[in-house]
Amino acid sequence: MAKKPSIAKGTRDFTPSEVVKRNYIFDIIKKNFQIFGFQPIETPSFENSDTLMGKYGEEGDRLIFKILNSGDYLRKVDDVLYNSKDSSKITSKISEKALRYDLTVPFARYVVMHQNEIDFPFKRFQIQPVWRADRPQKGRFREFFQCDADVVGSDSLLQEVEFVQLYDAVFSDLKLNGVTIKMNNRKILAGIAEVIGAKDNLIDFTVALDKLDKIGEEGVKKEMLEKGISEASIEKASPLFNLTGTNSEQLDALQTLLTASEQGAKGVEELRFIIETISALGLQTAKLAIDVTLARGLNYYTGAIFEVAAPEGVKMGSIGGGGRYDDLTGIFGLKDVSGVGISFGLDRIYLVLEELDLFPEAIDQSLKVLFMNLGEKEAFESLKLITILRKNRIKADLYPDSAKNQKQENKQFKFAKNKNVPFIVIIGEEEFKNNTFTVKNIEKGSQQTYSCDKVEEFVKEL
RNA sequence: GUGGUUGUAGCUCAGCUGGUUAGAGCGUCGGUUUGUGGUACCGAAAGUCGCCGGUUCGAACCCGGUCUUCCACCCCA
Repeated sequence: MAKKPSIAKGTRDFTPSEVVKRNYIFDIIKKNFQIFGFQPIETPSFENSDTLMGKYGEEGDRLIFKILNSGDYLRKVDDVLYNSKDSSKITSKISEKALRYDLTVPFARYVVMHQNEIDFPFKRFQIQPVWRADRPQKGRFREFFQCDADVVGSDSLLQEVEFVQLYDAVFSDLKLNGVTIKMNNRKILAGIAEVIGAKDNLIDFTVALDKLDKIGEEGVKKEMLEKGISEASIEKASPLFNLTGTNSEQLDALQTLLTASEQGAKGVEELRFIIETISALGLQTAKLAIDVTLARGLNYYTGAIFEVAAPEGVKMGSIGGGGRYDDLTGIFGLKDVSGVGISFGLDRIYLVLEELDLFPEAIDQSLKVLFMNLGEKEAFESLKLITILRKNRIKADLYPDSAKNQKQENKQFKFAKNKNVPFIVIIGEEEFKNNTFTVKNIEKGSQQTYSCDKVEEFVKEL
């Protein structure tokens, strides 16, 4: 035998049952994207490296899968560079393409390249795999799907409102009740940093703050100190650590804290508008909550920040996220196009639905009716009925091999059972003679015989 | 990228401080019951003990490397 095959770290095969369940999620997300007026686009799996590199920070660059140049790529590397062992410099010589890391940056590239054919504001959705050279963990893979919806070309905060509604609509359709849509605003974070005198440490400040629920107040303070934020600054920021109460109470507290910062005040105002509008419109099942500690790593966000947390009690990282980015297309030379978007983490949503047992019961039922095959002439009769059932859009099939004995007959029953087929149709000698067929309802264990002329009576039962 | 963890029949796992032919349950296959499965009985097949190397008279068990799994960092969907 050949060596046992294996698949690459962080990748998966999907079984028929898994694919069906994944498609169930995809379909609900896609349907809602369309209902909200988003249009689909697709972009290539790999991009030119310089489209991606430097867009996700230092950490991001490390996690981008690079594609080796074709041909004798080492010839372009001179001896000095080769001997320098400088990986990043050599990489840029031997690799000019990279696998897409997310869908947002390729979308920004798309917008810039197609700016003359796009009617703004442009609402697009995109459901495609992305790749990250991350170390896998539960719910973290090296290949996974993102389901993104973005709007570019509109500064209106109504877009943010709409995304909250979109999240609510999708998770409600998925019967995943109790998710929390957490919101924050980059301007608030910047305002806080400004007010406490840590303007130059904005990133460090937010990254540390983001860990509050994980490492606690003391841990956050310690990390901020290590990053060079002064004790006085941290002291000034301490009201943040205990920000509680309703959304509007938190907004009021923030407003007070940020009176001295024009930018911060703007952020509070924006967030207030979104919260109040949603509050007036109402949500189906999701909760909307302010979380000032929400920062998210992507440093291109400039306004609203979204993150969706799974219902309480489910141990899972965020199942969606997004935000507003004013300058994204600026990187590619198109100024003044504001964008805002959200993403659904399909693979994680799958794990959550599986854990909470929320997939529809009969979702992986590949067949509704299986016809036993008890002989050639009986099988031919079966095929006639199967044709009718299939025309009625009923998943029906015939067991292909005729049972020659009891054992083989049992095998057919077992086959049906393993496939979760709810109805078995038996046409044996008796039925063949009488021009009838017998239906066995597996769940109930009951049986009923129909005349072959009255298939519609059986169809009605399904 | 850092630290730890895991890897034994198709699946879930046993295998004590290294010692003769590596075990169980489930599943699979075969047999008994001669138009009905999921329950019962009998039997069988199936593993280079992740991979490579080392220590040893002898290694699934010890050591090193490597891959994989999961976890904590980092970061993130």
